[in-house]
Amino acid sequence: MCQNHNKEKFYITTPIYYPSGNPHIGHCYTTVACDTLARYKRAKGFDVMFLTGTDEHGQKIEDKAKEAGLTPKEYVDGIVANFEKLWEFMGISYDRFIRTTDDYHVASVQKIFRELYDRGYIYKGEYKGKYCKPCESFWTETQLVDGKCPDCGRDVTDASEEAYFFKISEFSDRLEKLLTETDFLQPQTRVNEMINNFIKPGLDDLCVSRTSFKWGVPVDFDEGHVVYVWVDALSNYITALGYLNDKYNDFDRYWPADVHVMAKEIVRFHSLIWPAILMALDLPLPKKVYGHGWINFGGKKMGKSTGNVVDPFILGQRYGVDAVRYHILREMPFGGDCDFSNENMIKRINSDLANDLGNLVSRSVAMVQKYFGDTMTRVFTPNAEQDDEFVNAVKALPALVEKNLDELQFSVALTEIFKVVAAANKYIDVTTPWILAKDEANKPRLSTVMYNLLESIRIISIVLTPFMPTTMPRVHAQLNLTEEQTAWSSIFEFGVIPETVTVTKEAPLFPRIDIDKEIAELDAITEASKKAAEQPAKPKFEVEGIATQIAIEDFAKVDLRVAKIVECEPVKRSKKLLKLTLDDGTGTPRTVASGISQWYKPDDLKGRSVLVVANLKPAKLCGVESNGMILAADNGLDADGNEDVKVIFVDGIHPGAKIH
RNA sequence: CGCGGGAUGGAGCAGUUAGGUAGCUCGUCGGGCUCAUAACCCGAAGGUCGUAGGUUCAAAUCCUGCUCCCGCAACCA
Repeated sequence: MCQNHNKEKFYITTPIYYPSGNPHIGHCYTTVACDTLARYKRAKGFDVMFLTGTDEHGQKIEDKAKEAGLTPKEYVDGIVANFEKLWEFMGISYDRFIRTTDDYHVASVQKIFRELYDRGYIYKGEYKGKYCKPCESFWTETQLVDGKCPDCGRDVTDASEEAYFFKISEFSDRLEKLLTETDFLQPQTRVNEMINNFIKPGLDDLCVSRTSFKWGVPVDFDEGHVVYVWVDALSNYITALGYLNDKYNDFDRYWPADVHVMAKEIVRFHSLIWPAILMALDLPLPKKVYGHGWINFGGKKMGKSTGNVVDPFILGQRYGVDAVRYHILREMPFGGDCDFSNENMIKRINSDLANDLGNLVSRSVAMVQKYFGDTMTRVFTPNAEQDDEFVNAVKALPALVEKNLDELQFSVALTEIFKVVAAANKYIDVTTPWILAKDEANKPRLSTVMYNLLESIRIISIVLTPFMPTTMPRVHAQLNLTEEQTAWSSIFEFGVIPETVTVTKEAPLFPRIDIDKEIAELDAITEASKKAAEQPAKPKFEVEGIATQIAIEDFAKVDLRVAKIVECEPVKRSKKLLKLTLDDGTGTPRTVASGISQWYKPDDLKGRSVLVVANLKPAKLCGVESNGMILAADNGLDADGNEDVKVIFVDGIHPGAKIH
């Protein structure tokens, strides 16, 4: 049995990341935040279980692997190695790393799926949709492109396939109570979104199996079905503890999780689906789900196409991992998004870490050395007017840090710590040690001032250790502190450093950065990687395979007509739709919605003649009834790697003319 | 009228729950200091708190309309 069992436990998780691409600064935020909390809890004496991992199944991985000419497993192995490398580089102290392709996880998921089925919460139903035979793929009505298979562009047929559904609807009331009557989901602002968007409209039973792809956990009692992401991925939080498997044996020890941390886009799955699954399994619910915001770039969401992906490796190598950790935790407010820029990061590193903190340590140690030699003995000589306010601020700090860390308010905790750093710098100014040093009679007072400074640095560096685990030990080394003197439990006492203390001066903790030079170099790097990324995305056009043959009667069913665009306007609240009013020769204006606003402005289209499928069943799109469809050609990718679409213009032909 | 968040000195943000002199960091300008990584400390300038109304003795804060931005959902016939 584990010796830690008399300690209080703390179980914290990141999401398991989807390795369809390499990790970026966004993954770093979640993981560094969890790591900081895990280190803090360990320092406080908790028996911590910190879990991270990767979610490796699904259609997208299958596709990406195919593109790369690899098996899915080979493909994810490569990416997952990069995640593990990054976490090692960033100093992430996870206790376990789970991969959904791990045998024990797969076996557990099969048992969980069966258990849910046996309990009657999963039932076999019909998944109605459109089927593309050549691709052997099912699509929902909404996934179709121009009514055709989004993969190959060929016709689809009405079909239904068997699928398993999870009765999430049964838990609607309990979920609503969980969200509205407890602080299960944080920050609170996310609750409204969940209630209004998902609970109120009514929860639909969830399709939890697929037959349309193979790369997943097979349903062991029904060949051809694989478990879809919900049950597979979310279960990781319990399978990693040994739930229904023999790999680990501490489910009873650590479950329920104390907090699941994640970015806001997956809050929905963790605050609705996951609790429902646990309710169905009759297991305790996690204590807290915390959805943090995003790191944006220039107000825009991070994305590869915008060329603003920041490489955490590069930043860490240039400025130090701890500086990067500090910056992202300091910038991200509780609940909100933050904006990342190289300039802000460097400014922050310079002002907070180099000027304020690093320089504080540097000048304090230097003064002790200069005025006392390496070893100083304090002769206690207080001066209430100068000391009290400062010492009290230092004494108040530990409680403030704990309170904010317990609430996952990383940036507030750091703000409080750096207020004390500023107070220490000010204390030096108020006490003017260099003047005291001029008169031997003031040595006792000088020793007291220096002692107070060293003691404040001791406490500051201990509370900063979870945030900056590599750098803070360097501070401790300069003060020659013992393990006991750097223990978390020691921060509640002011006066732990012995009366006689030896200091050892070292290189600056955080070297100042030449901001203009660095910005220029980072821009060059970004530019270069952007170019490299664009290389394969040159104008590209691939000829798709010709669809299966049809008879002439089939074609005759399609009534193609020439129509002139008389009016054209964007559709409100839609990103892609234009509303076109057409003269189709009948005398009655025809309204058509078309998803081409990315390529055409209304003025480009007015007065032009186009081809329209005149006998297409009407459909409502974003509140607009669309009667027909404009013909356009898919012109491959443009120079920026974006899809290019050209409408087929037939100017000069009478509206209403039939095409055959 | 789908849901939610946001608009505060040059930049980034807090303050809005419980109305009452608008605050922080960076930047700018002036001063001080010299222990320190040309760092640190003090002071100053700079804001019609998105807009139009309303409630109130009093509104950044409460109510209503509007504009713009972001995300979720929907959508690419």
